[in-house]
Amino acid sequence: MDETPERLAARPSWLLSQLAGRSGRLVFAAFASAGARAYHYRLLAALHEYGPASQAELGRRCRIDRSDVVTAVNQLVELGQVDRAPDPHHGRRNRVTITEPGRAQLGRLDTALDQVQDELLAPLSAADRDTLTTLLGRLLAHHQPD
Amino acid sequence: MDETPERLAARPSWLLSQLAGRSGRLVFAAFASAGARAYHYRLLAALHEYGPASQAELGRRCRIDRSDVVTAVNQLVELGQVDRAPDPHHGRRNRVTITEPGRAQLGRLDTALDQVQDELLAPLSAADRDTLTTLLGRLLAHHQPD
DNA sequence: AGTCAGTGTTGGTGGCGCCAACACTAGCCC
DNA sequence: GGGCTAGTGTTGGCGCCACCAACACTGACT
Repeated sequence: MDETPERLAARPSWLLSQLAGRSGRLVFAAFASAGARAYHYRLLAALHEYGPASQAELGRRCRIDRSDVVTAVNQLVELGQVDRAPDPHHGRRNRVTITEPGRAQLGRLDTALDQVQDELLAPLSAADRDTLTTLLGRLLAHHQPD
Repeated sequence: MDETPERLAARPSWLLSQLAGRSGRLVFAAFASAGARAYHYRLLAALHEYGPASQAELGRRCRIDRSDVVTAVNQLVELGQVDRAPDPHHGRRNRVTITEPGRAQLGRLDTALDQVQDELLAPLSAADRDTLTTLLGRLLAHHQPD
C-alpha cells in the first residue's frame, strides 16, 4: 500500500505552497518592520513601473480586487506615499500617483525584498537560482494570460 | 531611473507568491469539489503516511496550529474520515486515526492533486519538471529544520 | 434618450496562519 | 509524597489575503 513513500514531499504544488508560506512569512516580516504590507508593495511597484493609473487599472495590474485597492490606497494616501486625485478627463475615475516618499518607501521595500531573496535562495548556486527563476517565470507566463 | 525594467517579475519570491496563488486556487477548487479543504488533505496524508497520532503531533507534522487542528479534526470526524479517541496510555491526549472512508477520500484528493499538477506544470518538459522539483525540494529542506 | 460597460465604494465571507488563555495531565525534581 | 514544569486539548480572537454582491454614478455607444 505504501508505493509512494513521499506522497506529500514530492509534489510540486505541495513544495510550492510550503515554500510560499516560508517566503511569504519572511516577506511579511520584512515589510512589516518597514510599516508596509504586501498590497502596498505591489501597488507602489506598479505605480512606479507603469506610471499613474486609476484604481481599477491598478487592481488589474496587481491582481488585487477593486474593493481591496480602495482600502490599500486609503492607507497609502494616509502614509503620504501615494496621491489620489479625480481624473479631470473622466468624472468618476481617480488618478493615483506615487509620491516621493512613496518612491523612497518602495526603495526600502525593494532592498528588504532582496535580502529576503538572498536568505530564501541561500542553498542554491547562482546558476541554480537562474534556472529556478527561469522555470518559475515560464510557469507564471503560461498561467497568466497577460 | 528605469534601470530595472522588470522589478516585480524577476524576483523569485514574487514568482513564488504569484505561482502559489495560481496553484493554490487550482488546488482549492479541486479539493472543494471533493468536499475538502487543504487542512483536511494535509491531515489525512500525514495520518496515512505516519500512522495515528495525537492532535499536537499532527499539528507538528502538518505545520498546523493546535487550535486549527481541533477545528479540522472536528470536521473530519463529522465527515467520518477520521476517528478520535482518548489515548489509553495518556489521559489528556487524543489518538486520531484515519478511517476507511478517509483513505478513500485521500485517494480522490491525491488524483485531483495529480491533475492539478499536470495542469500546473503543463508548459514544462519532464526534465524541467524534475529539476524544478529538485530545486524546490532543496530550498524547502534548507528552510525546514525537519 | 436609453442602455450598457466601467468605476469607486461599502460591506460581508472564507481560508489560512498565528497567538493568548484556560483547564487539565504526566513526568520530573526536591 | 508534594510541587513544579512541560505538554495537551479547547475556546476565542486577530490579521492578511482573496473574493463576491450591491449600490451610485459616469461615459460611451446605439
